Amino acid sequence: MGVRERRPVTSVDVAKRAGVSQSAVSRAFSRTASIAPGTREKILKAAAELDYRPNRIPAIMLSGRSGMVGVVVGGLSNPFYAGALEHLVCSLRERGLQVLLVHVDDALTLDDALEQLLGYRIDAVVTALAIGSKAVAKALDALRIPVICFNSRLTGQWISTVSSNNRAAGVVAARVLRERGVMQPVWLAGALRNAASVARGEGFRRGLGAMAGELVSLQGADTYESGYDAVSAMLLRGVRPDGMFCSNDMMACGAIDALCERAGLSCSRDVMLLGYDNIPQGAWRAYDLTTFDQGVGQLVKTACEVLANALEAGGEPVSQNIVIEARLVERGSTAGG
Amino acid sequence: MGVRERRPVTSVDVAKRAGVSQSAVSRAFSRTASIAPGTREKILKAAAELDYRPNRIPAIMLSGRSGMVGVVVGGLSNPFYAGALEHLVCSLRERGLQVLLVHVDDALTLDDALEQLLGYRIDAVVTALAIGSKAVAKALDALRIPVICFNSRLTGQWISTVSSNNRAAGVVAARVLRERGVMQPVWLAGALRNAASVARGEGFRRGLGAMAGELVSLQGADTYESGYDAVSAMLLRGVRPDGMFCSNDMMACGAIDALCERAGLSCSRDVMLLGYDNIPQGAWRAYDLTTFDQGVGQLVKTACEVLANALEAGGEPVSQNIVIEARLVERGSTAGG
DNA sequence: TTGTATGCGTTATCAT
DNA sequence: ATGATAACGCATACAA
Repeated sequence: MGVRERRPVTSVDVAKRAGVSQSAVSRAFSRTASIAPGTREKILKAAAELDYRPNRIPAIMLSGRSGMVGVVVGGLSNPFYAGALEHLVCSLRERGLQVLLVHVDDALTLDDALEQLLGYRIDAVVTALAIGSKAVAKALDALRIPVICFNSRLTGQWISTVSSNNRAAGVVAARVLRERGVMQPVWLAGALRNAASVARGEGFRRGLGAMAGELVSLQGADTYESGYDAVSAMLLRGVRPDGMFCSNDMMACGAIDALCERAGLSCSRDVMLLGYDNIPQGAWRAYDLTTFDQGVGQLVKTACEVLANALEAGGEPVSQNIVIEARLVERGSTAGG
Repeated sequence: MGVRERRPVTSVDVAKRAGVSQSAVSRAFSRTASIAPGTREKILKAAAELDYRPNRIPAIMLSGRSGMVGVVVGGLSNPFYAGALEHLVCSLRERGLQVLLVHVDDALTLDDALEQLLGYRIDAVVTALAIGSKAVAKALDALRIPVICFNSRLTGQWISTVSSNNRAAGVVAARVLRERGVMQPVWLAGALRNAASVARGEGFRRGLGAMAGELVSLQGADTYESGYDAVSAMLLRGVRPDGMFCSNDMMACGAIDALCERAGLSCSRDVMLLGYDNIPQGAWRAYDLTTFDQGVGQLVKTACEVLANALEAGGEPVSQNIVIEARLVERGSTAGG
């Protein structure tokens, strides 16, 4: 006698036990179909006894819609993205959508991953990739399903974006520093192809106005270490800032530690410093970081609404671009003194 | 004329274009089936022209296996779990498995989520839930598919676990503190139902030996804030520790900040302090935290091997329990002086 | 090697 | 309200 593979319970099994037709079972589990309460009761009882669970796979074949959304993430090591993912998963589930998660390092992995996801007939893609290129946009647009991007400049007829107003926040950061008498401002940029970082830097420079001539720009790469290293190098060059805007909180924490350890400079006694994202670690006492809150909750909620719109468009491409204002969260790193 | 829903390209479309049968197309995309190279060539060309992508859904119906693994996460706000998830997603994908992600707050959500995942005929479940109860174990075991848990004590004939040696690490932590002349040790526990935390505490107490009588135990909840609050309260009670072991790094960071801010105590000048998990933030200069590294890479790799075994068992329950030694990472918080 | 035919477990349509 | 039946797109056993 060979191994007996345990065959999952099907609607036919339930039908047999309840003494009804298979279609009756289907109707018993359907919201829309009409069925006599008694029959329904009987069927649910039989289903419970057999531990029957409706199989969604055939429904996918018939409808062509899987109820699954491909979610493509890059750096989960940034708590901002980890938090956003957590929110996203919950919000999508509330709308009856499942998350098929993919992690991507480079464009190569992306193509590969999308290929696989398409095999599962995902209904849409949501990406929180910080970095976007033309090639990525093209690959995503070619899927011919709705794509929602966070804080990205990707464009395409199937691509929608939900972003915080990065440029405006940059202007606000500059105003804060100017108002408090900063003389030597520094901008710590994120990765070169991070569109959000570029916009934040543009706003900052614009907001500085006449003072932009004094601006020192550092190149980071969105990580704590890159912030620490960039600031350390700057200090070695003899630059002594009294105000800084960092493209994200991770780099801001690195900057704070470098300022303190390498030059004994403290935020905010000596340097006014702002970050972006409002990650939990920024609120930790050791950093007490002033930052911009993108409102993850609202960002995700909006993305889900855009997604729902796109899914209801019935196969026609939808492209929306929504901008949300970031909120300044003032903490000790700009308290002055 | 109504909206024309764009029907995805099927193997029949490709067959028509290539002038072959539908089964030939299926074979052209199969690793195992035999097909003439020329025919294969012709079919792949037609497929490329039509932008055909094999649909995996029907194969799921036939085989009963979806190639999808349900991954259940709790606190992604803990960077340790975020990092583990990132590793897990990559490792599973290398084995051709997709990740269906679910976030769970409580047992209620869990039941609900598992219900939904089962509808997609997931092949297995991987959980990184810090907190497990009998009810959770029962719900998972009832799925009748392989379940892999990290750092958990859940048991069941379908449940396997991969854990670091929490108890042994606790003993090591105690030895470190004893060797360096600590007189007033403190244990900061994680959430009550966190099995890993309980084991770490047991090991610590045992490792303290005769000194266990002096031990002060604090109750935390796995978060930075809970660590900060617990230590603050302790300081108010007049306890002045010179050595601490915290059940995880998040709480350790909170503890360090509270020690400094509320009592001017510094790690390691005044207090020797150890955490657990080796999250990136522990290495940040402001904390410089001595901790235990669970080896996320190896933990995840092992979990995937266990998973692969279980999947190959062909419907028979598999239950393995694997323990991996954690590695002490010494940094400034135990440097002394 | 290749084509034909069958079945996977549902939902939707139709007739009763 | 209910039952019979046809799809959905692919993989496979079988026939050629």
